[in-house]
Amino acid sequence: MSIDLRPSQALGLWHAATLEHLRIIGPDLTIRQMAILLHIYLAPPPHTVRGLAARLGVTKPVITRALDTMGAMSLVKRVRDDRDKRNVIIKRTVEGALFVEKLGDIIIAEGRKLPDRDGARA
Amino acid sequence: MSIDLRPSQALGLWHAATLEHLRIIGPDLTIRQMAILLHIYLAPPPHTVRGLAARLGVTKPVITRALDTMGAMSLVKRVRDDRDKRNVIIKRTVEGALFVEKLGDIIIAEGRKLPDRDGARA
DNA sequence: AAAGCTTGTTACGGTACCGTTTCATGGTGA
DNA sequence: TCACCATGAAACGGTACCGTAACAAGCTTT
Repeated sequence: MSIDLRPSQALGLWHAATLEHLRIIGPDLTIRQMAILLHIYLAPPPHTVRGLAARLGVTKPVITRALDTMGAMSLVKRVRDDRDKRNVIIKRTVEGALFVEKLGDIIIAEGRKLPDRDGARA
Repeated sequence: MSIDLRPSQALGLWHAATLEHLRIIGPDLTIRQMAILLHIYLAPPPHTVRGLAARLGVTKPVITRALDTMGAMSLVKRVRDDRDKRNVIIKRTVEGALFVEKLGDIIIAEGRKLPDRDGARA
């Protein structure tokens, strides 16, 4: 199930997908925000501020601010945990799911487009 | 030569590689800077400010600032074009080549590690 | 050589991120 | 009940990005 990439393929894929990401989505998300968003949508819930901070190796305010920003974009939403009201559960949204799906489409499309030539020579 | 990814693979790879990128490299590069850096190292030279701006669909000051930042990190360097002294040719550096190579290693490693289970349910 | 175009840089005001610290709120254990 | 701990948010000063506009320096054209 794992995929085996050659260096030129790996970097070519990253390069192309990053360009497409910028073209379609814009520069509005930082790498950290991307990581947080992907984690919320790909790792099994529930997600909390503390849990995300620990998993990503950042401080809690980083998560709080990222949730502020991405919440304003409707990519995620916050819900208080009723069982422990100190907790905030981060929920997925329809917009966020579409966003992540679009990102996946970009990667898949760029993977298919990978050229035959070896474009990576550093 | 192209690679065919399923959605869960594409997003899983992106997710894992983004996390590793943050863990190893840190949050010091924006998505735009990543795109610029990869373009410099993967697309055939010569690279100019204007050319990069056109290719990436951004304004020239964005490129100038990115070159300032990445130059301070020794990831790229600027050289005046002797034939047309208005031009600046962006050159690769040893540090930058190592950086890009490390990024490739991360992607390859995460591709190999992709799990059997379908981790993507949005 | 003087006007005009091209190239890359700098300046400006605004916005958003960063890490650290402080805080309000809610649960927990003696 | 009353310290005490845990959680997430807000405040603070600093830094770096953003887009637009203005700019200096170098070709080019007549």
